[in-house]
Amino acid sequence: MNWSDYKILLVDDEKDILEFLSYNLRNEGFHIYTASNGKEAVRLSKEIKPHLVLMDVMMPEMDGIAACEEIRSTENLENTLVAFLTARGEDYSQIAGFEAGGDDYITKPIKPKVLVSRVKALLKRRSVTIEDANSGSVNKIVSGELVVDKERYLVVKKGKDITLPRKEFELLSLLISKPEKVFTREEIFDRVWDENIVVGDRTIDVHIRKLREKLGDKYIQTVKGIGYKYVMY
Amino acid sequence: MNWSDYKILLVDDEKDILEFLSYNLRNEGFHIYTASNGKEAVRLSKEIKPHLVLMDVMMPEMDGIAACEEIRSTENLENTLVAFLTARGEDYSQIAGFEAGGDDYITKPIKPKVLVSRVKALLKRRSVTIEDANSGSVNKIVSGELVVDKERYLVVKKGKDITLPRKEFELLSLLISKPEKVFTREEIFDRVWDENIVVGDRTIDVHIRKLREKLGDKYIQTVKGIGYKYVMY
DNA sequence: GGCAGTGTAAATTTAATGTTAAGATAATGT
DNA sequence: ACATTATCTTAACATTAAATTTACACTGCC
Repeated sequence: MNWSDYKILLVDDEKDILEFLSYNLRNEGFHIYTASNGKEAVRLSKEIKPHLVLMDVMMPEMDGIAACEEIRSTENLENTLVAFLTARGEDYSQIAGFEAGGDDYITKPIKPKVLVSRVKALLKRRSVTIEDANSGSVNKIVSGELVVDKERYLVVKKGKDITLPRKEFELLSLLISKPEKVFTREEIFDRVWDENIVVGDRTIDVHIRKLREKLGDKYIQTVKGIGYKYVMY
Repeated sequence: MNWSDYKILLVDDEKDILEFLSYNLRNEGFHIYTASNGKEAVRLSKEIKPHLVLMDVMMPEMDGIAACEEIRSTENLENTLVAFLTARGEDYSQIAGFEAGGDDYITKPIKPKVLVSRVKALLKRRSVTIEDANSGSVNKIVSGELVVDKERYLVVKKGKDITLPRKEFELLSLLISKPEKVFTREEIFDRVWDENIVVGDRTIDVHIRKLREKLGDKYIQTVKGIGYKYVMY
């Protein structure tokens, strides 16, 4: 996996912590940006559109919760992941952070190894979309080993091209658009098949099977009674 | 936490008990109001909008269960917490049978310390629901160490993902939606199982056991003769 | 001690999905 | 327009995970 596709914005008012976090995450290949207060964080987020904002809860000049709320309500940034850093034992702030829509909370102090694995786990929930310079529409979805190339209408797995027929391609595109999210059968029917078209129960299964055959089993997981989800590798 | 922000309405027909309860709770800083029957309790509730109504089950002039039902169906009071005081050994079945919807059941006699901690627990422990910006449906329920993530269809315990099969997931979702509230077996059947589907007595127990196995014992408590409740940690 | 209610492991049943191959349909080439 | 081919769907059956039941142990209470 190439973590250098990901941009992370670190926000903390203590310079030491910023450096500690930066150092450890840069070592993994991430693109790191930093800010020292909420206002700066919001401004920078709009500018660089990071995939993840890792932010202290308590900060001068607009605290983390307010900043998170502002980021969440900004167009183009709705899908930005926000994780809060909280001092251990600050139980309440954890909840407050979640209420603001935080995707995770991480307690300080934290060991570099743990930090890195938590961050990676979080980023596995987002695929990187690459938009066409002119049309602005999504061109490619990069998610771990897989790249869904909508322009060439094929999937690249570890550098190898795999062509897929339409239904399979669309099904994979849907699942990969939100890694880890469970798509119900109903949702899949709604979004991959035209309205009014009714197909049998086993149709989705067969397409899923073909995808697994071509890509490998591990990428698509079954959640029995609910649906399917894509997971990054 | 500043307990003086909370208003509690005590309802009992015995003056001694009212005084005993008032004294102990006032000492903690709560704002205490009293009523001596169900009718009065309903009237006062509408007026002062207490955070918690602590009420004897058996009373003249409309009993506690009827009063609770009326409070629950009053606009602006749906989220008022209602806890019942019951004599030890009193037949719980009426309470359970009527599905009065009490949030907790406290047996008399009760030691001041225990009373105070139960009341605090009730007021403090609420889970936070996070709704999806687009669909408006509930996305996550955050409750202390546990996060129920409906999108990914799994539970996160202190940063660790735990996957649950459907029935277990739904059962936990229900219990966690109102920490401390005792859900009767009947209520659980109604809300987790489809209508017309009848299952045996031990079915719920087995699911509860599996949940306890996966999450740890402490989160789900048995209230003998009534049902189960989730408590926050 | 004997109920009533609950806990628990293992066996059993049920429901959901996996799988294969054959048939239908749509797209493409000639 | 017809043949050809790839794709999609269906049907039948196998497999598996999950849900439920069974059978009995336990626990507190009068």
